[in-house]
Amino acid sequence: MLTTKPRGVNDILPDEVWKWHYVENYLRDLAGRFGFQELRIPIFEHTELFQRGIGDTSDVVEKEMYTFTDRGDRSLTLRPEGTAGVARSFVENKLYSGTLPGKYYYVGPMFRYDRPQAGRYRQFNQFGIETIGGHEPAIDSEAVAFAYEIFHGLGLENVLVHLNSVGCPVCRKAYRAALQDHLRPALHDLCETCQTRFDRNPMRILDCKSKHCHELVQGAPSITQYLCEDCQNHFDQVKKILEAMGIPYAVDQNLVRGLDYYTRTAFEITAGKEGSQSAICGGGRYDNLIEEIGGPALPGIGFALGMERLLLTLEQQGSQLQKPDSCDVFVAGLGGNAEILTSQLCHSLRLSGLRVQRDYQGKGLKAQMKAADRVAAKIVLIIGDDEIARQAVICRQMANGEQTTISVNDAVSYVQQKLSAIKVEGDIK
RNA sequence: GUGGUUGUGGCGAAGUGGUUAACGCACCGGAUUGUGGCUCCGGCAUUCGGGGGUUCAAGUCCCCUCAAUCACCCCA
Repeated sequence: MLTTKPRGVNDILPDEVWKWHYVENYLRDLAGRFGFQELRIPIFEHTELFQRGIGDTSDVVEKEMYTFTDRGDRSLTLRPEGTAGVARSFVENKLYSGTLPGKYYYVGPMFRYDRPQAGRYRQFNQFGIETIGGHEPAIDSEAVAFAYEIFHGLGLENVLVHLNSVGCPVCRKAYRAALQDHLRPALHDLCETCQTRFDRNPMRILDCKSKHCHELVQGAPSITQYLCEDCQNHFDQVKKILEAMGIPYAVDQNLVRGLDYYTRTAFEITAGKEGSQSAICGGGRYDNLIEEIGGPALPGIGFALGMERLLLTLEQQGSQLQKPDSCDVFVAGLGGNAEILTSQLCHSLRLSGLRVQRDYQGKGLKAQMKAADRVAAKIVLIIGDDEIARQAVICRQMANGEQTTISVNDAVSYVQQKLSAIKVEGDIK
């Protein structure tokens, strides 16, 4: 072949796409229940939005963006995440002039130039929510509860909520200094990346996966000890509400999120197996982002989950999603004489709202029956020379082999009747 | 970006330098001349991810390249 798909992208084939539909519908329904509305944002934005919004010390901005220049010499970037775009849209469309907080969700592809692995792709899909314009702890708790319910409601096991507060600029300044003091004696023992993090963003060292750094970080002061009074009260209230709602969580003082805009509440959700791709959802509060990109000083909070990782986890945990039926009626025409009637009948049945399939290659009846069986058709209509002569069709009910000959004119209404009878039987069972 | 493993029909998978590249599933056809799921029979890769090299001879050895996967990293 001429060429293959670029590295790190995927085709989602018909055999699998129904799972995506299932999960997407589930998420949209849940979003509606929690009071979120869809906001569709562009797939690319001006590069500076991500540089300023996400923060140019983050790895995502530093080395993972798909940035290109368009024909008008503008620097554009394929969105690596959704929050910056939603924030931009919120400000640009002056959504702050409506009822606050605004509650939005989005679903769609994101792009990061990473080295691909299972559950990590260069084009991947996220579902995410943002609540903008409210600082109340109940908003944080609601976001965490929503995220938890997504996985809990799908029947996943070992769903863990890791919760932390990363403080506000006020308390973070004090904490940052204390952390640097603690780590300074061991500075040259840290891994290379962490040495550069020491000045730029020492809190990221807490999150380092290198064993050695992990050990050095043990006994380091924790942000929780340095939270200012406001942040502490906020965090306490968030936890209190979560407990009241029955949402299980574990405070993880080493949890630091990789995007620079996070403040106060930060959380991640893992499910099932340990490993590098165990985090299926992450989010937190970003009280300065809206102002940072030139909007009013409004706080926000949100999370995003990786659709591929969610599907992968469902698979690993053996969840049986119900594959929807794809065919109500199969029309089997025999021989060239049946062609016209077959086409007419298929069309009428389809206009009446039924899902109809047929053969186009003049296969024998046996082969067509096999095909009907494969697509799980509930009814097969058979049209041969005998039937054409009598302007009739045979209606066969696949489940029990029952057959009736009916006139062509009655075919559509007869089939509909039969199908609803089959459906009622199924419902009773 | 670093390191490891892998790459044979649509899928899974044998093949330890020497003739026509096993087998299973799927698919197509027949037994059953107009009736699915079971059974039996038959068909289905001029070629082993791609390119180059060594050799009388390469799916098998060497080099390069692409891709998948795992760990690191990062994050969803």
